Amino acid sequence: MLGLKSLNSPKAADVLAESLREKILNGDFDDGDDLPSERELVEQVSLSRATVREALRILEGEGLIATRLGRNGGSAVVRPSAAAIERSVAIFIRGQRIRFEAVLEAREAIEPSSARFAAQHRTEDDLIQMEACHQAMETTSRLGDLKGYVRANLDWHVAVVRASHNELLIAFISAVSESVHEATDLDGINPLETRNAVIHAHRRVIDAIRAADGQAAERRMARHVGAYVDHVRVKNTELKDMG
Amino acid sequence: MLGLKSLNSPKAADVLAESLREKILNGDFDDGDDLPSERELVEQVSLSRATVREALRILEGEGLIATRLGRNGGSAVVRPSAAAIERSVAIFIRGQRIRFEAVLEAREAIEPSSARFAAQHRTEDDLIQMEACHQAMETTSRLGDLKGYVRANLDWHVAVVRASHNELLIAFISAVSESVHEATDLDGINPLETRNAVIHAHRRVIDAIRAADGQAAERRMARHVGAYVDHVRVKNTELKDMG
DNA sequence: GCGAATGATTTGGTCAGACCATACTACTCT
DNA sequence: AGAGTAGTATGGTCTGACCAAATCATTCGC
Repeated sequence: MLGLKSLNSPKAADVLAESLREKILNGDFDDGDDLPSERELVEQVSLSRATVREALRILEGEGLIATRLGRNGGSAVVRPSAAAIERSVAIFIRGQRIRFEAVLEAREAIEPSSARFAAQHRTEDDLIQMEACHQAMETTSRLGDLKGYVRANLDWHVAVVRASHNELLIAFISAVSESVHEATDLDGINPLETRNAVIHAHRRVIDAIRAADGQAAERRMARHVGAYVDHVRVKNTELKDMG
Repeated sequence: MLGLKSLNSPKAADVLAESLREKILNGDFDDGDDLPSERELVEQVSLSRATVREALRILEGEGLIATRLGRNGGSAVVRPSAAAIERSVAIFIRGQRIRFEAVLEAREAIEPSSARFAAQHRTEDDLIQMEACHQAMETTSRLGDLKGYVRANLDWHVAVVRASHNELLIAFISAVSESVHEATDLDGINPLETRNAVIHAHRRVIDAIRAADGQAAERRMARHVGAYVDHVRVKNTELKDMG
């Protein structure tokens, strides 16, 4: 056995994808620019069209290009968005069968700091967005529209993190929120009493963010999400006890 | 114009990938099971091999299958790991040209809570891992091995989050740490004085985690990463002033 | 017998060339 | 000028072949 075995299969498609990826990330293409057409690439790199297509499909999967059909179609460079992160996180959660509690813990970890950053960086528009979500929660809660309430609740949390203007945190919370939403609207853990408490807690967080009081925002948000996790935990325990 | 335009191109490869993805995530295949060979799939789904291969390539990109070459090769189902998340985050950071400060902020948001969870859930082995990283930091720092020091520093942070036993947070911190590492070893922001302060702060965090004191672990970690962010911020300012 | 060389077989990787579907361009006819 | 129609560039799919790698099966030499 001599040290390393063949190390890997330098597959042509992967090599091409790697090469194009670097060019894109290095900014050799401007956002929106079109890559050469598949047939042009075939000539330029002396590979078959199938191979070129596989490379392009890889980049598409990574969210680096978008492909349009028809004349003047082709593969255009796009700025990678949070969507790719959301997708991989969703797959990770489903595939690893991550415990719902772990997902909530992740949210619990991210949101308090995000609220602090939001208090520091929020714009007027951010405040408007948060207030809109808050309003939607009050309305849906009063009407007993549970589905709408859960949606507005999620949106509010995302809006707060969005106000932090930290793209990474926004991506993380978006990714996590989707999974929280999917798992939440099945649980009946939102009685009126809880809903009112949640809305009240949100109110206090918004006020702190508006006042640019980072410490208060962080503290109030921490208490809020912590309480929610405890709430879910208790509910889960009750369910187990009954079963 | 009637409402929605053709809605989308239901591309055959995408449809197949979607179908296989659902089967995999639903657990229809056990971890490690082999999917049918490409030629078998061609027969089963009545599509060309090129199309089948594109679908498989999509799943491979999502980290859901791994493909081996040669006889008894084929596509085996694998549990999606954090690697896919790390990749998409890395692309996101590079592609969006995320500010280094934002990356540090994300770390600042995640780590204090993670330290608290670590204090609650750590095992003996977790403590051993953290101590090992700590030891490596002391050694490399004393020897002036800056590169090794930065690496050990990163590993320590990951080890702490790993002790939280929250797979999502582990994935996030791993993803972020890679980028921090790439950007860090270029900065000369690790003089001996700073290194000693960092090592001391780490010592206190470990002690709190060992004592299962979640509040102390969170507080100390928050102070530590907050100080680091400030440190980097000051350094950046100095650089700007000189430029 | 038994290990080593050697060929057979399965399977992914690549290639070549064709045709289809789509969306835009340009022209023609009224 | 406007509507309709033919042209055309481009991605999407198909067919069928061959190459390369990894394993299996056989044979050969001792």
